Amino acid sequence: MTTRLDELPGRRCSIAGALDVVGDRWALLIVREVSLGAHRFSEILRGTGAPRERLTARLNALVDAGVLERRGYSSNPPRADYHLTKAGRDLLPVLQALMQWGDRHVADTPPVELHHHGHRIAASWVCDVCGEPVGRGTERRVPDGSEPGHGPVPR
Amino acid sequence: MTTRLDELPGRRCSIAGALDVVGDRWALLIVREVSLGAHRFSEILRGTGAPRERLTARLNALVDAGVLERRGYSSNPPRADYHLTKAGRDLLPVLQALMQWGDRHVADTPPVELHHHGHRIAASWVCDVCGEPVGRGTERRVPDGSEPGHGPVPR
DNA sequence: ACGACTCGGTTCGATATGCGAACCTGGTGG
DNA sequence: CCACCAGGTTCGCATATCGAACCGAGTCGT
Repeated sequence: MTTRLDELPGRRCSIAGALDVVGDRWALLIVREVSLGAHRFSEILRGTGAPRERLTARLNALVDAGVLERRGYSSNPPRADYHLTKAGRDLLPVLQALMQWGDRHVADTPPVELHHHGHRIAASWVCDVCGEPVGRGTERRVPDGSEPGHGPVPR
Repeated sequence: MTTRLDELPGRRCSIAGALDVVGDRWALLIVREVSLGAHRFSEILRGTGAPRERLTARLNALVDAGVLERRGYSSNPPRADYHLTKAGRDLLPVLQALMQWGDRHVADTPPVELHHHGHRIAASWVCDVCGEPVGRGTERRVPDGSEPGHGPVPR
């Protein structure tokens, strides 16, 4: 990990925990690249534009965190490539969410369009229980009694 | 913005664009705090644990980026508070995705449970067109002809 | 009307992090 | 034998980030 967020003050939660692992500047770009099929160091290097030393550090950190798996595909010349683990694949919704937000709110082009069954994916976040879309303000925070000044989720 | 990601090499896309705005260490924690009802500087300060100077910088950047809106609620003593804009609210799915990932893959407790209609939200990412869950490997990247070594989405 | 306190910052010097460029190791192809 | 590639590591510099201290405007208690 680049930083000891867990030793910092501030509200701890799974969001902070997740950001501890992938909140760094390159981590999610690396995951993007790997998910797009760039498995070798040099491919990821090109795709992200990260400096080499940063990249090795982040790759190692992501392997340690269980997001990537390092597979040797040649023992000598010692060569390895990187693949998403289950945890890494579980990050794809995060990427998707970011991509959707970027599409909507920053002027930039998506790297690729994700399709399945012949149509472009237009995804939304839906509650498994009732099928209702999430993030539209129908949520309520269940009071946990701590931290003054926090009410229910606004808007 | 803290960094000029757009002047960097590497594949440009909406993910990179989004990370440009909220890829910083504090940005999403700030959005989390504001979405939980912390609107004043000192509340956000406590909730995130960010250093004061970082916090002012990030708040200004997020206001500039259109994620937060700064509202003066008292002209003298000049006091302001921060609220999510539409763009800011559109970030909630990103937070939700991160939270779900953190819940599953890092040992930490969620800050609050999000409920609606009396049950805990268990959300998944679903394609609007066909209703099929996204992120399970059924996606295909539509070839864009660039960047060697990139095939379809693996797994 | 005086001192203590709050809010929202800014300033400061020390440290951590990130950076590009050069170098290294181990192997291949000509 | 030489050039070249992949995958790093090392180096020195430049910037970002840090905590702590300070500040100015306003308010509250006495």
